[in-house]
Amino acid sequence: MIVEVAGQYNAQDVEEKIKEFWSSSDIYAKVRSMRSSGRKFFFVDGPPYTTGRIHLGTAWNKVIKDSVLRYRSMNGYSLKDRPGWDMHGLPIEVKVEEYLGFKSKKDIESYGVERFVSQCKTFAIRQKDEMTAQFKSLGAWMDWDDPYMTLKDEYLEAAWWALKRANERGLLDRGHRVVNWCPRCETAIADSEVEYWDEKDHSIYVKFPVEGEEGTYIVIWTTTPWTIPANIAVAVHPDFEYSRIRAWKDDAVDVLIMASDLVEQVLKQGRYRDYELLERISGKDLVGLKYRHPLADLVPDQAEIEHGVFTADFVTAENTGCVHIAPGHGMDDYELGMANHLPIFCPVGEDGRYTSEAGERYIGKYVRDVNEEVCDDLLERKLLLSKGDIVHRYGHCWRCKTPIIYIATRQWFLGIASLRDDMLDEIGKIKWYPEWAGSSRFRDWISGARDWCISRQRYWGIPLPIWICRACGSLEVIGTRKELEEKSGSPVEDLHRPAVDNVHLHCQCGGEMQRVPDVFDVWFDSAVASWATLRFPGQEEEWKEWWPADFITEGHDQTRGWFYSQLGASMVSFGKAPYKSVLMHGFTLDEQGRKMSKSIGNVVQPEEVVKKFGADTLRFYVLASNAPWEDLHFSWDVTENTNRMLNILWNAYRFPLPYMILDNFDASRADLGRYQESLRAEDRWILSRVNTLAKEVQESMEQYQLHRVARALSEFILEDLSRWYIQLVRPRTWIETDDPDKLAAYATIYNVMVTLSKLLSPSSGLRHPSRNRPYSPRFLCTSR
RNA sequence: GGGCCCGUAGCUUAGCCAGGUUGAGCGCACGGCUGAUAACCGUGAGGUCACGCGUUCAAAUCGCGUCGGGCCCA
Repeated sequence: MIVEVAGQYNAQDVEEKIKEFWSSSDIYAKVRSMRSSGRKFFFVDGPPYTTGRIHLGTAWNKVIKDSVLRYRSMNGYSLKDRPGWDMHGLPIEVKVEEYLGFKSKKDIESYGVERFVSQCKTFAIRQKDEMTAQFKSLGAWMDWDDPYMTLKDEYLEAAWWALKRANERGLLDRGHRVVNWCPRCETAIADSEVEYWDEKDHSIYVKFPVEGEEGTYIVIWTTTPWTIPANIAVAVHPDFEYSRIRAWKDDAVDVLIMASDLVEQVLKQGRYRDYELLERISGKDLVGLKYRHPLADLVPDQAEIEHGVFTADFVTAENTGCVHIAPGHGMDDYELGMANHLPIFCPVGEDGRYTSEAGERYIGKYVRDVNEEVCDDLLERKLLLSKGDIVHRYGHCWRCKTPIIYIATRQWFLGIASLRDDMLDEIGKIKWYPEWAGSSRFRDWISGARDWCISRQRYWGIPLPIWICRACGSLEVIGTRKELEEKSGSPVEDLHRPAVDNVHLHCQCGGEMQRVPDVFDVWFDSAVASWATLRFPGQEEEWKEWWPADFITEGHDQTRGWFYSQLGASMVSFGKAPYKSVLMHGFTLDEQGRKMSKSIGNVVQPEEVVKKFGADTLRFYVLASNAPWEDLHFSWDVTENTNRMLNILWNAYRFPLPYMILDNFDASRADLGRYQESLRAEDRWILSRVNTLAKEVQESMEQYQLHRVARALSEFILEDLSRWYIQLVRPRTWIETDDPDKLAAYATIYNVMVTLSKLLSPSSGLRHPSRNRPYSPRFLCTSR
């Protein structure tokens, strides 16, 4: 039956009615089950972190996903479309800490880990519920009633199982390594959790006294005076030329060693008046030179350690060309130290304060506070050549914004670096949209793959399922809850901390095994999503049927994030990539192409757009605006324009309704076969156009050229339908009798609208005519 | 400092891969319809195709470099 619709398009009204229809008739479930025998299409949702609010970027992300899924469903595919939620980790811990007014880990311990963890859980679930409602309001069809959640025990098992596999394959390693460390959160953090911005720091040149040559010094430069107490060596470039010079200033004469090209500049820094060249030496030939630690009298251990010069390729021709090496405080430094069997001296504790190893003068002091004191101590010993300031990019903890430090600690690692070549092979088999996302960007990133530090010294996360015997030190990695219960001999009520900390295993040696206290890096949570979505290892059948994923899509920041973490975890667990095709999408920026930030005040919330124009306008706008892989420059003007375009569609659809109703025209009389003789040229033309449009939509959709889909639709609606066809056909609708000329026009409009509504469905799921049941509700469920 | 992507009218963009008079929408100006009317339709003005160099008979399109923006890395 054909019914008339409101004269004015009211997005709130129409969308509300459609959502009501969807829920009262359980349309989502019906559609999915209708397709259950179709070819399988396994989509894995990159889980948004439960921050409580979606932003324009997450809205765009879900709209892309929804339109791809709708399209697949309409083409007969059986879908796996569980949405996911990333619910563990430092962001929530920090929020809860703030809420409870905590300053450090000690506060958490005294509050009680169990209470703290349960607060985190409550918080995460509440945020998830709020965000679910926001995603639903965008008209996104996913299995919202049964999402995967990283905090569920079945999900924890997926991570445990992966770690067990890693251990079986010899890819789990406990190592003493230098990591990014947040002294406030007192935990290691991943490279991807480090945020860089400009920071003012010291810039000092220090003279290291050469052994056996009184008055001779190697000159180094550093921005972190606090690492000087941990200095072990100096690195020079093997191919650079260095000079030994004698330099004069008012009160002293020094013999200095540094890169030849940098002499003038360094002497200027040290306010030397003049100098003479004594010798030119290649970097290689400096090797073997020994020096005394500048603060050997303050740091007792340093008096015992031999300090020398080594070559390294990472040395650049900047500052002095001689690099201060503290293997306990730098990645390169550490590697150089390991390669040359140097002591890994790290006199700094987890709280960022010096330990007793640093000597009485520094013990207990916070490292960054000690910079000034180290400079004074060097000056007192006449070893500070110059001191100034530098503004440079420095890393900070992404959550609490504390400047990070590098310290050597014992952590757990996944041996990803050894899988580098296999990963490169695998990504060649993946279909990338656009092609360069894989062949250039991701390939580059994988080529630099390093071992993955997966341990964090925190509370709200997946506990590492590693138990170590107190007596003999042997190690056991547990893969599932069942296995843990069997081996411990008691039921385990929760796989989170602290419950799991109290579970002990019996070692073969007779000793008691205890879990290592760490939790997983939160990136490891989402890394196992492809099988956790299928409830593996709990349910193996599903995994066999569906895995690996047919399609994933996320923003380009996920190159180093989820695209990578998933690949790494899957290579470790299964030796192959967990996804077959990837659409990399862009970022949402403001109209000028700047990042949206609270400080600039240019943030646009998706609900603002929905409130003003409705979800369909937002959907259509973000899809049509630009190619998915390019950054979207949000513009209110263009959004309004999109809305106008959809309004023209509404008007075009609405225009013939009163006439059709008067004439009792409905679906039963819309068969075009009955009007072959009466179809005019413009009728045949618009029917041909809409079929061509279908072909264009299909072809662009297959290539994930979502912007071409939307633009082709918009072009058709404005140009062909509104400007040409409707203008031409108007007089025919005014004919008062049952004239075949009029009926042919009705039938044409009817058929064009039906096809158009199907073509629009993936892009703007809420608005198009068939969803408002103008012609027939059956189109909701039928495929094209 | 390195990798990848982007830079076409005031704004948003098509064209670039396969070189051969830059095409559109918004906005602006003017006009039409008055049975889609707090709609719709038509006409017009507006562009050193970021900049420089090169390849070519010919470059928005290919190459090199510079500048600006984004993401990622150091």
